[in-house]
Amino acid sequence: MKKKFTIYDIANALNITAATVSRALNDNPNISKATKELVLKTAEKMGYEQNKLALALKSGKSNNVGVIVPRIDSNFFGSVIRGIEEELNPFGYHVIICQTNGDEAKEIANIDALLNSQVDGIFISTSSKDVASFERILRKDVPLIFFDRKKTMNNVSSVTINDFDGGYKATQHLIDNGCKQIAHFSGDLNIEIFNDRFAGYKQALTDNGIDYIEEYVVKTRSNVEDGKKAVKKLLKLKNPPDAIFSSSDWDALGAIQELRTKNYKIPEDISVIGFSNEPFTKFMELSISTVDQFPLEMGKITAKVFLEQVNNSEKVKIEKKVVLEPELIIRKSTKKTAVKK
Amino acid sequence: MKKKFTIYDIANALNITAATVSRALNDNPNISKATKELVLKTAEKMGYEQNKLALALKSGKSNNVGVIVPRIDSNFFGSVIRGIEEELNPFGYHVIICQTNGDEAKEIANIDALLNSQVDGIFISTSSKDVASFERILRKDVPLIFFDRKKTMNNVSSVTINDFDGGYKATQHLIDNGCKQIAHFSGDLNIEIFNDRFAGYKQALTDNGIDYIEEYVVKTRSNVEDGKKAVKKLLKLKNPPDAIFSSSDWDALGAIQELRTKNYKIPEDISVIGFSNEPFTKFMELSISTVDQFPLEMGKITAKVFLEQVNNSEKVKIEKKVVLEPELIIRKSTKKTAVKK
DNA sequence: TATTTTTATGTAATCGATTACCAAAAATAA
DNA sequence: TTATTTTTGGTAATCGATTACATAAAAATA
Repeated sequence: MKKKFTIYDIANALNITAATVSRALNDNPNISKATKELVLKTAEKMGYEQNKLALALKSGKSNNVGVIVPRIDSNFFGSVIRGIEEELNPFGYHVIICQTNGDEAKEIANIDALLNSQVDGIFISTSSKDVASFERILRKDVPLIFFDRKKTMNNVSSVTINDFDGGYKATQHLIDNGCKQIAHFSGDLNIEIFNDRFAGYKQALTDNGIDYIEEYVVKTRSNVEDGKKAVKKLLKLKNPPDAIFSSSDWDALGAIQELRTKNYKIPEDISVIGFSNEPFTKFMELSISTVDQFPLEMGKITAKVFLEQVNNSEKVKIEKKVVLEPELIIRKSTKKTAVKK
Repeated sequence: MKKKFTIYDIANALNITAATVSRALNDNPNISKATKELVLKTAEKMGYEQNKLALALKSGKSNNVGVIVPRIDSNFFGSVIRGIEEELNPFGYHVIICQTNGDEAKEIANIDALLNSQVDGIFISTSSKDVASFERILRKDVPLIFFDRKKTMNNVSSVTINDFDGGYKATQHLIDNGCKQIAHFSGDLNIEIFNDRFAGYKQALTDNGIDYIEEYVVKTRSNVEDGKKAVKKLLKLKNPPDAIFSSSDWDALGAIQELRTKNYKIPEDISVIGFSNEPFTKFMELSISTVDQFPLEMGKITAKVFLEQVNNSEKVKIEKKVVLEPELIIRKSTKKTAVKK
């Protein structure tokens, strides 16, 4: 049960004041070499370590940032957070993570908690319909950055991928492969990313003179079970689709599993393409085509945008909207002539 | 550029003192109902929010815990962290994450930083050979809990799985399937988990009267490439193995990919079993047998052990060594008679 | 030697909240 | 009415560090 030492303990030991100790420890020029070395040596000997909490209170900078995500145990969010942490750590920032499980109330509670603990910035992949809590962040002058799942707001930076393009490219790829009856698994269309992917899908259809058929669009929730259910529903139509563009790899996986138990050939009978490039899509025997979102990059860029913002001394608010271009990854589930990737 | 309000602002506005405001805000009984309501209303109106930093400095409790892992973008660590966060969040704790990439220096730096920022506990999956930095944590009376990759230390709690049993079970399973020349991909044997898995492997061989052959053991680093290389090496032996127990799913995947390009039949020619139950092992066409480590559980238990520790008012140090039993998951890569799972 | 400048250190306020201790004011008892 | 108790709220210290300001001592200059 050792006590922790403070600069006052050092000061007492040396019969000087805490101010002098602080100066010695901080390379302040107004101090004699002798005293400085003495303090440094004593600090070392006593095992002194700076209390960052006191510093944070004094300076108003906690050197912590908060990251709010639906969940961390997905490859996508894990990679984004990895990128953020790697980029920010060298600058002395630490990352506090909060999970919402997609629950708006939990998101708001997390924002409150982060603000209370005086984080220097909040990065969020939002599940909220409302922007009220974000306005609270801005009112407190805490930098706010959206990544992936954003809300469109003035004076707020965001780092996203072009989900419209992703949806467009995936759909166009299916069309290029000769598919004409293309179904879509959409996520919750209240969330911008899913809405954008859906819009890209529709636009690609239109641009290719293909009619948009409402019953080809099934709402799913990014899990294997929903993918299976969705396929069952589609196969009951008088005119079942010859391709599926899923807004999530998990639904795509479920779809493929279901189709195989029913002896459909993929991609010959039905092509399937997912979204996100989760690791499993690559390793499956029937590898799944998908759209890469570059999560590690997204995290790093989010961190960089934040650093720019805090290092910006101007009064002018920086608003930076970074949009990454997604990349189509073609694998066996859509490639009618077998190919390795 | 709105300013943040403090209890002093509220006090000024009402012509009372900060002490009274604090009492009102904290349900202190020594205050009249009228004043209390007035303060509460004014606080609400001004948008007052408590500065947790000031509270933390005063109380010596930051309500943050630090979690140190090699990386967060793996399903295993992501799940552990998810478990920790879910369990601790209801108690007002936040999780600060640090990545080491397996680098000991970075691990030490992270420990220092976490101690300085006055975390209330440190949970670590260590990559260190040395225990010096852990002793520093203990000297400061900060609860320390190891999970998964531990160091054996007195007075320190840990939550791990029985890696010896995992290794034993996997090997025994291969033997039960008729395999007699069983190779092993070991990780870095300086890390306890890998050493234990290796020991379990050897013990299973011994118990079944099978000779341990040194050239069947290849050191790998948990990635696809190393798995491929290791297989190439093994196939060059005059007496190549008929089964592989890999200490990591990633190496197992690499092995399978390499074996298939060489037209080996799995599991008929060579059986392969991995370790960790990464999601991709389940979804592959040739699903991979593996050993589940229950990472979500591990995280939750780690959090619970921590809570017990901080809520323990006794002077006696709690030392709790929780060892989870791993579960063998048999899939196609080792099941000679085809089976669905 | 006297005066100015420089150097080194001390004093005290500050960041925002909590709380032990004390003192009016109000309520109750005599 | 006076004495006593209870209620309510103020005063000031505290957590640990930084820093503007003041000042004594030392060094430089006249």
